[in-house]
Amino acid sequence: MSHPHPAAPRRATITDVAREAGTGKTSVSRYLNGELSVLSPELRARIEAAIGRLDYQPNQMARGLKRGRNRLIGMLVADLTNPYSVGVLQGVEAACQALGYMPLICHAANEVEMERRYLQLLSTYRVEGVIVNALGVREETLRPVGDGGIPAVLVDRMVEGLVADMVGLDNTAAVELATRHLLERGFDDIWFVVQPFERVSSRRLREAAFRAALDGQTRARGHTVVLELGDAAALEETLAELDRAVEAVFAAQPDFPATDSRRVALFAANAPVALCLARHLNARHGASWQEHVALLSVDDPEWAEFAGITTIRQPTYQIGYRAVEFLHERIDGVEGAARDCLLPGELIVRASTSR
Amino acid sequence: MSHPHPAAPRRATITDVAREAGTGKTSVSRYLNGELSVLSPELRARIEAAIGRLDYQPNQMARGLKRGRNRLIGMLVADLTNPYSVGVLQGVEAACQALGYMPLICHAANEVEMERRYLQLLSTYRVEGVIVNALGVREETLRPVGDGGIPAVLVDRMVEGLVADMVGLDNTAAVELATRHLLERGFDDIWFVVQPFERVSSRRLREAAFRAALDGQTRARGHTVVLELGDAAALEETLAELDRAVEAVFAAQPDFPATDSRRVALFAANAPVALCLARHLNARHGASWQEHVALLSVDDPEWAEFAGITTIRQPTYQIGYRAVEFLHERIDGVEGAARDCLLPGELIVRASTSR
DNA sequence: TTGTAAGCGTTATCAT
DNA sequence: ATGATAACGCTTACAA
Repeated sequence: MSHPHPAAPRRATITDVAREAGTGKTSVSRYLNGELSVLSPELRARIEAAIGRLDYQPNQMARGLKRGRNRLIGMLVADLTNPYSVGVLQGVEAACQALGYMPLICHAANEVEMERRYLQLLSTYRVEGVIVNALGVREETLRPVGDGGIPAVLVDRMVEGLVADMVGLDNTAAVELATRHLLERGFDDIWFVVQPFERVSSRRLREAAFRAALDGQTRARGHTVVLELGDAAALEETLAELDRAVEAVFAAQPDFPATDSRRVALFAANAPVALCLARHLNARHGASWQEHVALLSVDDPEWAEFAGITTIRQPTYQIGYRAVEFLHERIDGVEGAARDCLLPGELIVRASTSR
Repeated sequence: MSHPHPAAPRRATITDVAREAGTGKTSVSRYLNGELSVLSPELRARIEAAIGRLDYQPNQMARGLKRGRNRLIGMLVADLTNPYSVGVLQGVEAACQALGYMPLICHAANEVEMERRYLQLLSTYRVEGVIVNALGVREETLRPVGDGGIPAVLVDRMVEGLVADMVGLDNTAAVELATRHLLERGFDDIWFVVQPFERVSSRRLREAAFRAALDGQTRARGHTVVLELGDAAALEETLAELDRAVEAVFAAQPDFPATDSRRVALFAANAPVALCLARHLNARHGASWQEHVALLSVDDPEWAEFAGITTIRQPTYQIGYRAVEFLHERIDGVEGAARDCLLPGELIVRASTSR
């Protein structure tokens, strides 16, 4: 039986290569850093051969220590089960590749304590910058970051008291777009369903935009409902409230369940909320729940298409890509006021809001 | 306007702390490493104060360089959009936390070239081990890893020619369980739908188990269909083939669409396949597609519950956790033959396979 | 109990 | 064109 990991015969170092090539470390270092012009073709060939023979790979840690930079950036993700995060991540990865960074992905899994831990860890590993999809808003836990600390770029939401660039959806325009769509389609009872929003800027903006969009007209009525995904009891209660509202409208309609008599729409502020609502509606009304209520959501998770719900798709890839570009500039020493980059959402109309 | 990142005033080093505390670096180092017994309370207090005053954080890179280990492990994920991966990741993170490792998460996004790049990168950063959810099977791209290289643990699938521990689902038992369920429910035409499986061990095992499970009986007929998710034309063709098969059975049934007359079941080998099928069926038959065909899937993505499809849930968290434990042992120098850890799947029965 | 000095694997400085 | 040599920030003999 072979041993999967026999006593590893210590990796070759630059010194080994120098000896093997019969030269000094300096020349090898020059070779590694592409300063080919100052190397005789002959020596260059010897070094190349030695590297091949020893299977030498330069130690990035040592490089980083000496150079004072390691091309590492941190990416702190609040919740990887949210497809939004994965989308952003892909943009981040692409940009890192293009700009020569290595992203260290950290997943806080919705735990503030994790967020703190990872931020601390990234700091001790001397990452050159961080992209933060923050959980909460407590400035304290983000202290090592931003103004005066590690360069940082925020994604999706701002953090109170933290001066930093930020990239995200143009929430106001997106929600306006979606609400107009619902009004055009003739829904006259619209429930905006959102997680507690006081402390999360993106949610706050979406809710405000929803109310603002309804202010300009009188035909439809708008309501905001707060959904506590983490609290089973509160959740139950809120869903029951929504059910009552939906059914009250039905009671007033003689021709139920004709498709074009629907008048109630639920507007989910993000994918987790949409999933929760879809689950509930499906459990309560069966597969044909869409005959009872319309559902629209910010975020366009993979299941939205097959569930046939209308969504506002966020440009997640671009958000991630842009965030890295911002960060790159800051790392390069660009100074100046914090910048915001708001990218537009795209309305994807599906069966759930058609009549 | 404030500058988000003013010229950072160089982070404090251990030397700075030593000077500030009026002592030598050694004592500070001892303090940092918890060798409190050899420090006079008085000195200890001075160091503590100095650290606080300078907001000192030890540089992990330098530590790692000197110590020869940096507590970093790599986690190479083939596809983060697959909820399976996110599940595994959460187990990995928990175990890392418990065992004192910092996971570097790398996302190959289904690109072999990315996989190669990241593996190379992890190697140059001198991670102490890697957990690999490999994409393909080409031994070449995994060369720096495993036998003789960096300690490695495989997740979900093996890699031909690579001797390493591996953790994953007990595919044979899981598929057997699911197939028996379908047989018990009286389906007599079962289509196992899977991505190209020759080169991916987990898919191969699932397909083989499916055929084996049908071998023991004669009532139901089993078919294996290969779905090429990446190739639109081939995909179309395959879906059409499935449609014909499903409808041929219907044609032979006079009492369509009475629910309990269904006799065809689709068995998706994983979540991406299941999503593709659900999308297609929904587009073709509308929201009530479940009256036409049954659907069962390995993997239990978040949308499975609300779509009401029966699944085999993989113990993703445990898989990730166990993988880190294995790796930890190897890093600690445990030798011996490569081990396999096969964890059981759980059958979650939902509406899609009820009668 | 405390401190000095060597060295981890690089790169930068300065000679040659 | 090439190569000693001194850092980078830390740990660890080895002294004192």
